[in-house]
Amino acid sequence: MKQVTIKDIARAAGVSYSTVSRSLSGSPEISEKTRKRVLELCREMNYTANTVARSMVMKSTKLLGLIVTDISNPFMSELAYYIDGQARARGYNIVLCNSLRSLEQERSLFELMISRKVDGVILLPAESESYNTLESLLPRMPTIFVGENLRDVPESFVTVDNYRGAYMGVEYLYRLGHRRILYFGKRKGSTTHQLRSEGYRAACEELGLEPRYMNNTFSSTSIRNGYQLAQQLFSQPLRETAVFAATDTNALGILQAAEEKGIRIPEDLSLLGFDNIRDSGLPRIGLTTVEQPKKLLASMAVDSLLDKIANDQAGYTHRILTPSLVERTTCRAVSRA
Amino acid sequence: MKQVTIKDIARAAGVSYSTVSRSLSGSPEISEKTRKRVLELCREMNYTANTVARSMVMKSTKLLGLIVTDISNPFMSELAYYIDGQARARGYNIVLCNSLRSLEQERSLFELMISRKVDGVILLPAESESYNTLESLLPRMPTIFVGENLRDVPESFVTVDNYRGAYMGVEYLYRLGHRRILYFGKRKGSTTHQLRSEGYRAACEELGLEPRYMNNTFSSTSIRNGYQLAQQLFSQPLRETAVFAATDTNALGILQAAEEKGIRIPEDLSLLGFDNIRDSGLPRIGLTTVEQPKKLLASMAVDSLLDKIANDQAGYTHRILTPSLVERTTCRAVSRA
DNA sequence: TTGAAAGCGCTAACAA
DNA sequence: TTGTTAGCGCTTTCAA
Repeated sequence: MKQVTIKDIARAAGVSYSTVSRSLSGSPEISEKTRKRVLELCREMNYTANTVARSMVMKSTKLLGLIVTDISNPFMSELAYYIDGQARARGYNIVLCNSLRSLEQERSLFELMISRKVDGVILLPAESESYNTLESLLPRMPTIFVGENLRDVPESFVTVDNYRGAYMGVEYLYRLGHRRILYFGKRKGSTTHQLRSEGYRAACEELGLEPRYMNNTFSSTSIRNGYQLAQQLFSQPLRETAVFAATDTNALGILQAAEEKGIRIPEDLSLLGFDNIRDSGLPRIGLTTVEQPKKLLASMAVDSLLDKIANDQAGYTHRILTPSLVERTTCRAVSRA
Repeated sequence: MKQVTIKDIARAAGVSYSTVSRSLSGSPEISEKTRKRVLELCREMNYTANTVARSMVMKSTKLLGLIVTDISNPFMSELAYYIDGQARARGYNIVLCNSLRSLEQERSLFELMISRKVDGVILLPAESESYNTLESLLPRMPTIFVGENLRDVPESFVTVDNYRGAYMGVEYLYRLGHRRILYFGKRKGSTTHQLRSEGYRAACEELGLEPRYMNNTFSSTSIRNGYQLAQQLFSQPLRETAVFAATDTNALGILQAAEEKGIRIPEDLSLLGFDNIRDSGLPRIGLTTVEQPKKLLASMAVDSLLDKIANDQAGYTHRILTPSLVERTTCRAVSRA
């Protein structure tokens, strides 16, 4: 696997190797004749440019770090799909890592990215503490946070408007006639969760409803712990006619527990999720939910980051996207008896 | 974002920069005193090694290319999760790309990987033709194919035993009392599909059943086209008591069409899938299916590839893993009336 | 135990 | 239009 280099080509063509470099880079200051001959030779000899060497002198790897907590999570893999698409369109490739929701791991990955000299990193943070853990490293690497609202922090992020999404969700259920709505799965340590629950509370106040919470006491959000929580919930008679789940994964857990309990959704209970992960659109599930615009999130993340890289001195930007409601089959109108 | 280099450290420490390099690399030929002082200084000055420069001289980037058709596909994202884990444990990072199931795109990504000087690539091929498209590039990059059985081709791959899995599936249904089993969703252009359908046919012959196929006429396999196919299937009375779907995604499409038609699964019809994607274990879905051991697939892919990289001259290896059956709720025993 | 120097493959400033 | 040369940050011989 001996590598053909620019020097081999130069020797074969009988020119200096800067001439080869110029031919390759499409520089104008070279005769068409030489260029053609050199390019021809490159093809014949199977020359492939060495990006590493180029990175070295250009001081740019054309690589973007993407740190997610878990790529097997459907929300993240969908986002990753779009991020890769957008990055490639802009001439970049992605170095993917999983932080496993560990702050320690996340920090060590971030250092790795610095060491690898990626041009920037897109971070789906392990938790709301992530900013603090990484703060000292941030000046050394252009970074954009995705999906987690950092509020008043001087670093770029792009996220959906979680407050507004939750507000919209409550309004929607209200319009269907629901007057008792449980908020399910609020978890500590996540600004996203915090904002969603604030949106829920505000809407309840506005509409004259009494808020009630069932909090997630686990350290992460998953189908499994949604299921466990829901079992608890269903162990007593339920006063509410609708449940608003903090995330779709939690809603999926509720679905399972309800099925086992013989509680029919939406006949006996309406269920609303948040995120619109792909699973939610699956047959037999058909979860009605507040959608995060994943494709937009992805392209904004990439574009913001590239902007930041280009304008070194720039500050930071906060972009908050508007969510929308996706109606499927888990919510129904109730008559006000 | 000025980078602190080995030279800055050397200057500060009043030593030559090879001494710094030696301290960092844990070389034995250096006094403990100097090493300590240098390391201390590195910490103070926030030194981070430049991996790109190191790659240049070491002729190894410690990067593995991972080319998938679509990372948002649950089977692939799960695989990617395990691949990243195993790669990292072995000191490597992953460069992720999506080929979008296009041979052209796939080839251009492969060339990109060569140019980026990744140490090897793990390929989830776009289709069975992939080997042919890439053949001329393969000698230039250690590669392992994952998930697609290349049969008699002189290149490494790791895959599940698709023939055997299908055979097992038929046996399972037979044991439940089914005598009429439809094979659903066989698609042209995929060796995987070919082998599965051969396994199905062999089992039918062995057990004295009459094979019947409903082929997938689309160019890919998805929930959507499984759904469309199933609509066709259900437009006429069905003779079979069980359907064996070529993939879980197809099975999910069937589930949807059945629901809309009022066909109950498993009461009216048993349904068996293949792959065990995560969606299949979701509440209300509970698809019984033939499982591909994804974690094992992943670690074998990484290990085989690293072996290949280490022993440059080596030939190729074919590893075929045994699938297993995951019983959930979509198949039921039928009494033989 | 340490330093000097070459070189990895490339780009770009400067000279011719 | 082309060639010469320095240098990107590092590792590693070879010499001291």
